[in-house]
Amino acid sequence: MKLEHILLGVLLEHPSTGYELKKFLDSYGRFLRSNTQMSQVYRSLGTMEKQALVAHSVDPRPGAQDAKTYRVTDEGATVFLDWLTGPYHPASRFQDPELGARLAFAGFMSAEQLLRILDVEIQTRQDEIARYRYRDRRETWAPTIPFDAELAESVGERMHTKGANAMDAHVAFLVELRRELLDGKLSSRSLTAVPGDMSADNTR
Amino acid sequence: MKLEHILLGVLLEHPSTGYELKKFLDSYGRFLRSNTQMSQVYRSLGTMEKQALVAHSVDPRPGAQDAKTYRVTDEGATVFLDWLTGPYHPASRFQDPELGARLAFAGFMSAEQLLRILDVEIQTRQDEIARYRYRDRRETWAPTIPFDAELAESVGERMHTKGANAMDAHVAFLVELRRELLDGKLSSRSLTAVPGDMSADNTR
DNA sequence: ACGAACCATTCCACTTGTGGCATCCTAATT
DNA sequence: AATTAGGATGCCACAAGTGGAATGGTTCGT
Repeated sequence: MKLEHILLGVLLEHPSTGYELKKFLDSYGRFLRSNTQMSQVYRSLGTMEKQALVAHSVDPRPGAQDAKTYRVTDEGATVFLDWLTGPYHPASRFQDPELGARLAFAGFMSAEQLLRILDVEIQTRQDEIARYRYRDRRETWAPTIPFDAELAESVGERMHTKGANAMDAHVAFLVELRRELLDGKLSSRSLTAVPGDMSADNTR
Repeated sequence: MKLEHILLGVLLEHPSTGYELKKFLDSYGRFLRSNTQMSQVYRSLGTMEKQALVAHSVDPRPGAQDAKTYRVTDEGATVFLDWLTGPYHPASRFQDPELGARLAFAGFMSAEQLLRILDVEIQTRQDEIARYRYRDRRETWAPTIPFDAELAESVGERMHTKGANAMDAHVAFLVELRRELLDGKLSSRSLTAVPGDMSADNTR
């Protein structure tokens, strides 16, 4: 998840100043990216301008410092769309923003492109469930410093259950979203061809 | 979440080679950190050794390349515990590994220390719910490139619901864990003093 | 006998992110 | 009158992560 892509996506929706982008990232965008620094936003904007992905116009604020309003160039739009609709590689942590960021910009995709992403994600996570759900979670070892084995086990046990539930909810959500997409419930621009089905069953 | 801390925690449980650490991060540790590179592990190990947080002994593999088994020094253990039990600052994304990593090493904490972390996290997320749950999620704007507003809205709506549910599940899990900790259900080493209660109610 | 997968380490150029600081102005609060 | 909060941009040194590739051995399946 590059900051660059988020910035491009937001700017495509609505030209903004660096300050506004930062505010967005701290409020609505807080689920797309953690703890973003001002300096990072401005530097990203600067390097993107050098690469001609964005351009700014000066927006004079009488009395106060001028604001620079950035908008995306054609080249920037191309770069953004290449990222958004290009090959999707799921992160190893399913909670990572890789998927969420793409879904946040679903409006720039076609139903087919969205479907491709969903399929990759669902397949990946179902494989993970099959591989890791019933693993051995801990061997015994000799801890070097004071260690409350009982506490570790209780917390570990609950964490595992929570993680498993979250993963199941994640997959169920995606399968449901996929279903609705295929049924044309998400948009009137429906799919041209309807591909095969994918099971929602991850229990065994 | 620094790789350093995860590595120290794992090594405190069980001295390992760089290769083994990488394997751990790719399997059991996959929920603590995404897509970790080999080079990153070895470099981390290298700099930690320079800072005397870890030390290695050579473990000859007849015929093949020697393996270096790393273990944590006293200083390394101090650094690890300072991080683990020091002030906890929640990330803006609740799905980020900051909390999970600490809980994964719960065995190195006292019940009081674990309680402090839980309290900070619960408070933070309840505040977030109060602040962001019923926000306006989208203004209308003029998109620069083709945009399926209908698809964006459907997906956005479902994402929001999913996010809200996940956040609620997260808080509920923590409140339950806290409850059990106070009731002494997690470890026989119980708390010395029992502090006030914290409500599990985030609906309004 | 071959390739694939696994064990094990290391280097390198590059890109990103962190955290803090400096500067200037306005508007509201105390 | 002074402080604080917010709007706005930018610079800097440094820390951390990315994404390979190179090297050289072993074991296992076909």
